[in-house]
Amino acid sequence: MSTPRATIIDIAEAVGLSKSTVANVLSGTGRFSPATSARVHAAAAKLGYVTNRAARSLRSGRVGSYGIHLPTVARRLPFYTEFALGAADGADAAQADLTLFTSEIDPARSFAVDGAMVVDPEPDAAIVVALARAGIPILSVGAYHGVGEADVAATLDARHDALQREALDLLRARGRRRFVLLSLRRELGSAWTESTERTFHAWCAETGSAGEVLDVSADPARWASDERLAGIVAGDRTDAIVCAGQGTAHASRIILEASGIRIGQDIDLASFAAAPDELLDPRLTVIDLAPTAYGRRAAELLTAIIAGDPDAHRHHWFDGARVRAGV
Amino acid sequence: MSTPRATIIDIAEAVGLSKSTVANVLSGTGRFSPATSARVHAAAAKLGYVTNRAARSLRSGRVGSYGIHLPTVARRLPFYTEFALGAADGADAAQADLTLFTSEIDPARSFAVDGAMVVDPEPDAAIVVALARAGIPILSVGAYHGVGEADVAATLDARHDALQREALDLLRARGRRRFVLLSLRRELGSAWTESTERTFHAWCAETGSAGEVLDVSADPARWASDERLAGIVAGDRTDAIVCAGQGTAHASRIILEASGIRIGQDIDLASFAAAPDELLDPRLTVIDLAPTAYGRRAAELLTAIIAGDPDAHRHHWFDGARVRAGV
DNA sequence: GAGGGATGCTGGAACGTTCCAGCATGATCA
DNA sequence: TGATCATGCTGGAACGTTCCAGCATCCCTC
Repeated sequence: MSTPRATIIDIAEAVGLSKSTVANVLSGTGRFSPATSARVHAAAAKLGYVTNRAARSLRSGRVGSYGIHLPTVARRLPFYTEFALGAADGADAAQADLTLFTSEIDPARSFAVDGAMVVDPEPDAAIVVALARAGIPILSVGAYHGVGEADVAATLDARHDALQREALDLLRARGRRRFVLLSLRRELGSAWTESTERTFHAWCAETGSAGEVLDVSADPARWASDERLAGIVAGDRTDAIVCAGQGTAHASRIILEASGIRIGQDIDLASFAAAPDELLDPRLTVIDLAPTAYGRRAAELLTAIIAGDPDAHRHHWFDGARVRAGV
Repeated sequence: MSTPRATIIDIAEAVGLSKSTVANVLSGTGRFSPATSARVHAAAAKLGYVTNRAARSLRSGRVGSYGIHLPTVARRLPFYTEFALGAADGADAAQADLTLFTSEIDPARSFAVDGAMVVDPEPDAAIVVALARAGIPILSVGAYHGVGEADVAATLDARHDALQREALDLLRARGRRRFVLLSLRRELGSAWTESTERTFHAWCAETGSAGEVLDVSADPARWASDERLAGIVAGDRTDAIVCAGQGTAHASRIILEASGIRIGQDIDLASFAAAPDELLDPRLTVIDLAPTAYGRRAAELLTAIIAGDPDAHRHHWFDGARVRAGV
């Protein structure tokens, strides 16, 4: 059915050279004359030669592919999409593909990657255990805690604590005193979720603000029927709603406006991980996590880790995130 | 730096068997006793054995990974994200990973996949040429025209013509007669874009409706400053705006409402590739392309193609899409 | 108790590449 | 002129798996 692919041996026979020389030419290593190079490339083009990546990997130990794992429940949030596309660009710059790991992980699973990024991993994530077992270098985006923690080569994180405090300070400067944090704790049980709640409580205590946490869903379909928010607003328990989960601010805006509440006047709305839509609304106070640049940075860092750069094996900060005040 | 991984031979030595028997046990093929199986698995677990995918691929010819290519400009549309995640699930069901191909394609590039899906490919797409050259089975989602067309193993498509006519009929039944189609022709130069415009013109001619096409951008940031739409509305040239590009209806809604125009009353709004947000708005007439199921179906079809199923090598319809009337 | 089949296991070849030691040949230098 | 070195190329081993033909051994059957 499928025609057998041409190999370097076929090329070698065609031009009357040894496979070693052909290999040298095609990989650009070793020694060969310009004339030989031209003949080999011509023959390769004529025969439709394409490198067999499996053979290359087997011998060289390099695969040419990076893995990425996104949080199961929240994979659909624009943040992760943007992050993944940025990571794909970053991998591309290192001549590597990007492989998406599915949520189901067999612990004894094998991988065809040189390294992997795990984004906002839940504690004791199966993927981390499986990767560690397979000896794959791991970059954790956001802190990882649990089994295999020692096998994580490096961590990349945005300065969430500082960014969030900056955003909260802006709201306070606008006169807000009663804060409600909408968290995705149940659905996105990552270190980020925890630290966000911790920062929120600490900041509220320090500034003497009222702080309440509400656990909500990332799924907008559930939002439409979520009446707790309306209850809080109706009960006049808050003058600033802070949304941890991406897209939550957008959904909140719809609910609030439907109740005749004016954003930026009756109430302030903030997003700690702004979606594109949310960035476009100037009334919102937002943290733009710059997910595309973030993903690209992660891939670049992973490249350094794989290359064995000793400096790469530690904690890194991503400094591309920005806070913008609502008007 | 990295500890050498245990191989099948290490296990064989540990349990005093030949590598063939160990291989049989681990792959579940061939003949071996239950007792042997237990011993081998125990040793494998103890040594932390993980299959070397490169060696497996080299010998067996199977890679265990599917490739996916998304349209360069429109990658960020939720449709493609959902499609890719559905494809990842479908690949997972076939024990395969999903590899994201970047937009930049070197024509002589090699691939580490068993097959690939190209979604809404532009004519003469470099990726198709490269895949065909590498002998990779190709599934085109949406028609492909151009170089390498004959190398496309199969095509999967939704019944866009029927769906779009159904949606347009619904608008006509609501009394709409002057239609404007917002197209992404310049940015998404796929067969879908073309056929959508063709269907639109044909339907308008058949029903005696007025039909105008406007070429817009997929980027919501540009929408905010796009004044052509406002011009059309202000000029009273239309009573129904039909959006080809996903997300365009959402952006249109914002612009229209800002002008005080009531959706569903003053004007009807339709989306031919509804985004999640758009599905939630009951006033819109939408085609739900069910992208997740679509992507899953594509991966399943690719699995059949790779398995050599002769029935898979032809044109297929995806029947999961639905039209919903606005209220 | 001979024939035949199932069972459990084995050894080696093969997949296509990279890597390495090494071999002519010709140029360069003292 | 002999020693040294760079150049261009070569042959074989190695990577870890899968696949295949085949070899004892045991059990069943007539």
